Amino acid sequence: MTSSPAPAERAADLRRRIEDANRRYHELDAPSITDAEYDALVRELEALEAAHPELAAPDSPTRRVGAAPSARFAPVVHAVPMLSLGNAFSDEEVADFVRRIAEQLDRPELVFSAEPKLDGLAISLRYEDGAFVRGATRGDGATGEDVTANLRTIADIPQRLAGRGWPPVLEVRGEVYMARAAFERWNEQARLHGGKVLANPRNGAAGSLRQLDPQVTASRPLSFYAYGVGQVEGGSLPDTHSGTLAKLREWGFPVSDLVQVVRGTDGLLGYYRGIGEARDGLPFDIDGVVYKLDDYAGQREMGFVARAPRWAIAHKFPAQEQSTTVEAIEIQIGRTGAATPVARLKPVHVAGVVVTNATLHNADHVARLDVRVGDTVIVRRAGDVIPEVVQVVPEHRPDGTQPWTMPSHCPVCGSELVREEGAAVWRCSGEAACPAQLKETINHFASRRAMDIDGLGDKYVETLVDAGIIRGIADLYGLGRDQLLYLKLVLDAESPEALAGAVQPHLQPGEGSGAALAALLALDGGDEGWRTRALGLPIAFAWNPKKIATRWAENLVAAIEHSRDTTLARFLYALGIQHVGESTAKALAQWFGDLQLVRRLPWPLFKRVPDIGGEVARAIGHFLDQPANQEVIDRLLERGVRIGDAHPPSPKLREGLDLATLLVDLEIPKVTAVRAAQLAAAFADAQALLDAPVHALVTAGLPAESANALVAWLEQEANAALLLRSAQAQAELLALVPHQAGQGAGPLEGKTVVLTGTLAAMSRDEAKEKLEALGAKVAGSVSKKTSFVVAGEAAGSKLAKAGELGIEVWDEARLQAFLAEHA
DNA sequence: ATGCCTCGAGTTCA
DNA sequence: CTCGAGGCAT
Repeated sequence: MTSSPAPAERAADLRRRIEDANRRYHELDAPSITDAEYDALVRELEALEAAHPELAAPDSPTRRVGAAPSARFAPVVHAVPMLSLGNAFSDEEVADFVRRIAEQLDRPELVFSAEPKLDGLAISLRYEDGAFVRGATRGDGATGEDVTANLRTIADIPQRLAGRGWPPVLEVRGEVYMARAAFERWNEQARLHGGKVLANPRNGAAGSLRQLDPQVTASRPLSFYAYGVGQVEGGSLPDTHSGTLAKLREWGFPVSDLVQVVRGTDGLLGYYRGIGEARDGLPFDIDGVVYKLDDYAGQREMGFVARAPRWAIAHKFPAQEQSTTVEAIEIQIGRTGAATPVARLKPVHVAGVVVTNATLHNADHVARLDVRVGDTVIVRRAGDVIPEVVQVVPEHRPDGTQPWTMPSHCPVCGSELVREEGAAVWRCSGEAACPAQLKETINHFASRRAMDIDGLGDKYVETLVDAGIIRGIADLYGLGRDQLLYLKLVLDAESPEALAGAVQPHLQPGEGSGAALAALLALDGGDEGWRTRALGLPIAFAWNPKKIATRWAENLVAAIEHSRDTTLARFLYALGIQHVGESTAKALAQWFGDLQLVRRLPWPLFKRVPDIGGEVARAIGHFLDQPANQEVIDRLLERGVRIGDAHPPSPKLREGLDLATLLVDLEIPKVTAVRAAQLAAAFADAQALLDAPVHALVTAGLPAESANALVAWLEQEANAALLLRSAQAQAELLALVPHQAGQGAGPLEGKTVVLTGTLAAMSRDEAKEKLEALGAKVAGSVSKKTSFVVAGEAAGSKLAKAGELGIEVWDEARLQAFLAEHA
């Protein structure tokens, strides 16, 4: 039973939490809750106090702006208090704000100055006779801290006012912030050379200003924007806010270019949307925009409420960060068996979507963050889309939690989880026997870039595997329409158990899904019966289930049929061999040309392909050495998978089909390229080497150490067999490799191209194919090796990087022209 | 050995 | 998209 607590209790609770947050925020620079949550608490308290005036204590946090300053810096009493702003989160609230002012001032149209609200630290700068004499933080609004020495290190802040006409006493208010790029650069350096890694630009700015040693502040990349004035004496200012900003600019202060004068609610909201769209591209973080009534006369007339002016308001963006609690930490098993911890979160809105999951990457990451079940964590959706856990809020940790540890066994199949030496990931040792891995293997096999079986989604794979209909990828090609139909009907039922239960009595023990389908269709007789079987069936389903499901099943059968025709590269990729992605699969296909050849090659020969080294070669060999995998390939071929692009091996293979190269590729301890060459010169072939007595090796010129290592290596039967097998495979290859060099090079031979942004006329994949057809290599990231970058609409960081490195950039038109010319 | 440069693998949500 | 790690050039 939960009932809302009495208002008095709730108010006390809110006050306690707000005070606590204030203290952490201001004194420790370590926020315990996000700004959004803080705002929510304050608003709730305000509402409560408004509804129950008897609860409005004079010392309520709603009457004050922040916590008392810490003792480290001298206090500075602000001659004009630095107030905070009321917040608006919706268009509605902005309209209310405008209406209030319009009514009170009795004006038909209002003019506002609108500006971005930087996520930094508010400060006040005092100038006397044009000289910067003191700077202070906001503190609690009435009293701040003297951070003059630190502020003097910021280049944006003038030591003397420029221009003329400034008042003899002038306090300038503004925001100290850290630009994103500067923040990133700082952290990069800090990580590299040791130094304080900053949590985010805002904390970076705040922390930097509160250094006792100004040298430290000087080293931090801080910036400043002016947005207003405090005390002004002995002179005068323009009579509008925008006019004052223009003056401040003249006097040497940076003022944001984004400040605009706008009219009425529509003007404000238009400005808000414009800044919102530009937000990600801005060089600094902002958490909203601020609207100020532009003319001072109007401001004076509106006056203040307890903690904020009534002539200004902050219109906040939806929060990018939110806190929530970790309900569980579960393990997901990937295709390769990688065990990834995932935080199951209490659903929370972050930047427009509801987040319920966030990856924790691996055990080390969990340990670094010390995330525990029950913890309150701060979740962020960074520049991209993927939510991440930023940090734990330790003060909200419930009692009795334990540090999280990786389970010892796979939660899906119960096999042991193992970790390779030095690796970060734990893997399930169950391999194909693990249903999770099998499902992912099948998903991968069917994926668009692999065999491209359209219509076989995760859900269906899940059910097919769970039902035991599919035990391996080859089973996909044995699927019949009726099996799929049954599957679909069960899946679509609201209560599959009920449906299965209804079918069960009609089945003989051991009967398969075909019989199940027949039983199902026979229930209640024909299509009409479905309607009466409301039990477990959704309404849409009661309408014409059989027809819809049948069409789905037939489409899927057709898609499977369609996927039978494929290429070697796709097929190799689809097999899901560790370390063999698209690019490696393509290389294998290009160099060897034929599946039957590839599948019997011993691992050292894969190293002949550029970009394939020992690790990847061994992974391919390991896959092929397993009889079960060879059987899968056989079955796929038997069941009609056709590889359409078989061709002879690349002539480029010819170099290196000799004993010396083989000996190097075998990675025999102490046998370097030099030793391998000596051995190859001394022995006619691998068999001769194998038969050689130890002294013959020494005679060949090998130092004793190498000779002994080689003998020891050859004594292992498996090694000797591998040597012979490899030599034999080399001989075979030699016979297959055509003599003359291949066809003429394409116009883009040897060029590396990077695609970025959205192309209008074709997809990125199409562009990639076309470029590759002309001999280009299409890479994913820009480096100095990149020949040129093709930039479509909304190109981002890759285009920027190209600019940095001075790399040629093509627009889409140029690409089109080039493709047309060389088609 | 060291430091790029790529590739592979994993992930979220509408 | 980002991170980790494999491959390769220096």
